[in-house]
Amino acid sequence: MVSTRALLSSVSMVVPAADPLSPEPPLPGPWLERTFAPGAALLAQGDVPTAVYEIRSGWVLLSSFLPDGRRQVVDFCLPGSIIGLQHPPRGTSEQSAQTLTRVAAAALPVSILGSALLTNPLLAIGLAQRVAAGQERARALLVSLGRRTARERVAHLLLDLFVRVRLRVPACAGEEIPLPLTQEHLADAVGLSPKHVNRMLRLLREHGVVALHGRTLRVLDHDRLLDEAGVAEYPVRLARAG
Amino acid sequence: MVSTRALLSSVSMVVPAADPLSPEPPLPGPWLERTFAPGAALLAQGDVPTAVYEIRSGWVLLSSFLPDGRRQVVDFCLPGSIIGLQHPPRGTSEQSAQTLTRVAAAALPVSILGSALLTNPLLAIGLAQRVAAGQERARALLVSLGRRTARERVAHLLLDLFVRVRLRVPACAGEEIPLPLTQEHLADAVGLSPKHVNRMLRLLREHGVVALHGRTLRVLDHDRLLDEAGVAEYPVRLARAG
DNA sequence: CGGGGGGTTGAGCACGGTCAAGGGTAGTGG
DNA sequence: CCACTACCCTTGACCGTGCTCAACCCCCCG
Repeated sequence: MVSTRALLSSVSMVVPAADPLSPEPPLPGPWLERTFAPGAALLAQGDVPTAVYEIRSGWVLLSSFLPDGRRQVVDFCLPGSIIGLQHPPRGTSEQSAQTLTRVAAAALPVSILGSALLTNPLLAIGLAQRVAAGQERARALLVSLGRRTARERVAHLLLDLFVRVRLRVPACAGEEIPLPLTQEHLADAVGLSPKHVNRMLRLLREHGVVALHGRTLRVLDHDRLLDEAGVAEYPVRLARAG
Repeated sequence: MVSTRALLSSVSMVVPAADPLSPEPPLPGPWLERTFAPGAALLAQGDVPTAVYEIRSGWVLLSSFLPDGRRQVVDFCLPGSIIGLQHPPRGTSEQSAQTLTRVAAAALPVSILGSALLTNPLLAIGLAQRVAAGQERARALLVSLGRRTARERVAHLLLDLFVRVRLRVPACAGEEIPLPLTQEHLADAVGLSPKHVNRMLRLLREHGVVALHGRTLRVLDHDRLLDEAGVAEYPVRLARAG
């Protein structure tokens, strides 16, 4: 079994980090500190965001709803994540953001965002980097939903969350992390039914890979987890012509 | 049947555009013009990008490969899209980029990217916006892969591509657009097998929705297409507590 | 004329969804 | 302190969407 530290570096492809093993520094700019209770809505699908948030602590769930109520979780926002930066700039949001825990966030009203960006190049650069990180997470999840089996999907998501929490949440060490999610949240993230997620969790537990009890995730065997998640040395198959 | 112009505005949620009905202006900065033949590789998975590209004309396919060869297309890059902006900044790419047509692109070597960003705030802001647009596309695709049926997925992708080409490629008008893709490309984008994509295309054709012949896509009935894609007025179901 | 890449179609199967029922636990109020 | 309740987790049996395998066709290009 590899060590947690070795795991963190070996799977950097899963969670690209600007500065591995340390939280990202806050972005410069005239931010306002705010806090939210668990279950609070930072943003609703269809609304025009009034502020951009940088998460400082806690978990935020980003999800999209179809007209008939089907939900897809598109991101788990941890400290360092940016919420509310739209395209087009003053357009409506395609996602809802709700807190899963108590959350501390820095807010930048969109009314002053433009001038802040122009006067503070480091803010613009930092935002571009953070959004690029979010795009990377979305694309990694796309690979799972499109081309991995159910079992690989939940293994990969748990590995991803484990690594991200260990990187982003300072107080976390050891093989256990808190995971403030229900199985329904997980199901809506990996595109499965809650029942089937439950089955896959049981398999992973019975095979001694990971155990998810209460609201804590315990990694039992890092090697097995990497294997189950389908993370390996680089796929050297290059892009084919055509 | 709604008009194409009405379609373009009614589905702005599918393809967020900074300035609907007109191509995005080139970003400022010391860009170098380059061209690529069809099938060229701009970037290979696992490599460290040497330049950031802004696509000026043509199609570029962005895809990720699993170790066993499974492929997932994560973006179709059209004029205005940014390629090669990584997170972390000097890290390896998780995707391969290959051209599908002859492509004109503007290149900015990463060696001068940092100074260009610092001296040109509009470049940094523009990059952040373009990356945000790419993130939005990735998240929209996530919703399809996670929560739509096979038929909805291909209808939604065809609608999305139709609208994006009409917005981004100036020479395109009418109900037909060129689509330089094989059914295998479509399959790798929507997470289905090529055979099943073929079946769904047949259904959509038989129902008079869209027809894909040769390398051109023809929209037969815009209303039906919106309906099949599961695009509707806003899902007013708000985020639930917890 | 031959070859190859892509498109088309059908038959059978399996992965994952649906339906149904039960159990554990934490919070709440009597 | 002890129901009561609501939420979440768990498990099993059955079913359907979408995958696999196999064959054939068509068109373009050599």
